[in-house]
Amino acid sequence: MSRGPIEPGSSADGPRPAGRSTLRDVAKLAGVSIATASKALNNQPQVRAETRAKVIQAAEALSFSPNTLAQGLITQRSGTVGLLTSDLEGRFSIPILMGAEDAFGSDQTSVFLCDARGDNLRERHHLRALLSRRVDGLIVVGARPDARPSLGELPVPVIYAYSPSDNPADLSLVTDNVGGGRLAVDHLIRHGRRRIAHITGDPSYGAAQDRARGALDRLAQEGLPLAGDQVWFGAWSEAWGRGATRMLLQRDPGIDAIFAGSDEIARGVLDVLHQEKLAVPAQVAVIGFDNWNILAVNARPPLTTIDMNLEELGRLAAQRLFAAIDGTLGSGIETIGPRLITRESTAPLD
Amino acid sequence: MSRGPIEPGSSADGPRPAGRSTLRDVAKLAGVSIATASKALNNQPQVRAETRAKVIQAAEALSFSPNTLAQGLITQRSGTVGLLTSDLEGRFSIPILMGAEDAFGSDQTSVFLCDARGDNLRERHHLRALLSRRVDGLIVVGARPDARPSLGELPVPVIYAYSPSDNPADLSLVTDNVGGGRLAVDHLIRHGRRRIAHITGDPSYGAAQDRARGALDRLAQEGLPLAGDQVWFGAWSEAWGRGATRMLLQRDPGIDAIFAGSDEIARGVLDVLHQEKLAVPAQVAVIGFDNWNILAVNARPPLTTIDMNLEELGRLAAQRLFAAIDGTLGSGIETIGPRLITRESTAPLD
DNA sequence: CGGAAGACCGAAAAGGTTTTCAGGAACGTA
DNA sequence: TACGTTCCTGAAAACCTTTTCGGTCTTCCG
Repeated sequence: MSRGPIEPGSSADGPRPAGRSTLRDVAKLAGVSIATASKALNNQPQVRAETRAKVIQAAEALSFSPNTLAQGLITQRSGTVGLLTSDLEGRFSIPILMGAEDAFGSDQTSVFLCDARGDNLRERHHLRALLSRRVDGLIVVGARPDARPSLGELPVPVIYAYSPSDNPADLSLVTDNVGGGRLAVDHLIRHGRRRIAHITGDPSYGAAQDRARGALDRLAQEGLPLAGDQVWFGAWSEAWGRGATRMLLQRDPGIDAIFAGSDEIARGVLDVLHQEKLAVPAQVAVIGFDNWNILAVNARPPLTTIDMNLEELGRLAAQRLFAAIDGTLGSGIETIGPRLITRESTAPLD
Repeated sequence: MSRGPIEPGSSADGPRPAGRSTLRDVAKLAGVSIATASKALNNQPQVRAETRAKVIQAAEALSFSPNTLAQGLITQRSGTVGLLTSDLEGRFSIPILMGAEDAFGSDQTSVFLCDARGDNLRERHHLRALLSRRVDGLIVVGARPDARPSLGELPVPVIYAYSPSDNPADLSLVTDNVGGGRLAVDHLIRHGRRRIAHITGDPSYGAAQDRARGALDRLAQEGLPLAGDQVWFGAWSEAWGRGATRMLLQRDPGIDAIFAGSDEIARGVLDVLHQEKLAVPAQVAVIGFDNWNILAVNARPPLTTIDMNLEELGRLAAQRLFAAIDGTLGSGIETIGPRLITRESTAPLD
């Protein structure tokens, strides 16, 4: 590893590792001024084609790459954004992050990733650091889909993704859980199911409430009752999926479909249905929520599920942020529509 | 959102959003020179306590935060590192990332996250961008635990994590898969199991080979044969876990333990064992690999498994990088020991 | 041939900070 | 009083790039 100071003048030591020559070196090698070198490399018009070629050649010979820090200092734009998440290990931040990374072409914008781990203090800390780094904008991804405290007035635009800000003056992008619930039940109804039950997670989650609401909406629209007499709220775990399914079957053995509030729960549901020798999807259809691949694809049978389009959400957040950086930022809550992923756990009844 | 140019001079407009006042403003308000202000805020000794207090107070009044870009320009150190991963959605990058984030206190160092998605071109691209941003170092996380091409000579230190570099002159940090295999079998043996089989994933993965080797080692040491007559290589999926278990039970119905090469496979194994009414762990113990929480904890029964200590690996990578930034970098391959996570799927035989 | 227009190029300022070095004030000593 | 110390403070250079603006050179027209 050749590190340490390298004399910029000594150009006779062969191809050196990229990244440490300056514009001055390039200019000197090309026999022009620094100003001209800059203009040549940035496709400014006031430079002769021949001169430009000389400069470009010199830049390549030195494998010059401009110092983004210095550029940022002048242009007052760092070309970076901060992504402040609260649960990195959670499966929600990651797709959003990927979408965002995707939307900022890597040429223009790089992403600082910061995980606050749900600690408020750590969040303030990260925020300070990011502002100090002069990020051009911020995307805040919460840990759960309920409102979170606003960061308040900042010198850069902020977009809240997944968890909306509690301040309606901020711009938040969230998934449409009501729509997702509706979509799930709609799918079951279209495939001939009539006795549909709903098992879901922690009732303190807005998402659980919303999905249930969407499901009930769609049932009501069709004039169908909810099978099992109630929404089975509990926990976001396979164990609860198993437990609830057992209780549900006791209460109402004749169900022909179960809408699970998450893929985890759906796995538990499937487990008990197998045990009870109820064929899926022939006798009972099962639909999950989240499209968490590892769970949904590996299920037996593979799980039909609702995908919240988190990547799309990330992409959109990036776009909105980009637009806001040199325009003005909107406000309010924008929702992203969910998407049905059809696999084998639901199928038309004969 | 109040954005756009804010006059730095106009200080009478109340508490303004943090982040846009400069050292000059602070100096002016405190009635000292820029140089003195800088020294006061950086705890340089050559400034009177009284003056320092004045400066600090002024800085707080303006909610001054130093421009890191400018600092980096001078100190030749940006306080950033790049984390170049190849599979963000993969479960391996994330814990490593968290460990790294953890080790760099957020005060000092921020992390640029870049996902190349297995595309070589995109990787070069990201690399250019990161060098242009003058990152102080680089951590490269591969997609699978086999050797990957070195990035070559770069002007900053590089650490390869998870996937070692193919150039022994680079420093690579990897998990000890042989040790993991040995640890798994050791655990089973200690708990009285004698007829131990091994079902694992894609044989083209070095990790699969290594884990198998570790397992066989430990068996040989004990003078035990491998139950099932062979290592069952296949795919890293539940489906293969199920299929292999069925074949295995046909070949050798008397096994009392199965070591699965991943938690995914282990889930498949458990599934079939239930179906065949073989009690876990009473009749057959099952141990997985990866400690992928969502799979291991939710399993029935919860899965004993091997944790590769990826967070620790990330932390260590960060430490090594940090040390390398102003020292010189080591080389070769360093391994991180795995850790046994005991849950209910293994238990002593009576 | 004189002059104007146009095409290129370079000097210099700016961006915000750190650091060096020289100067000034206060103080003690001869 | 004159001088040497010790402490503080401030001017200025440096980091690397972009951009403005003035200057030089060529070319073309009258």
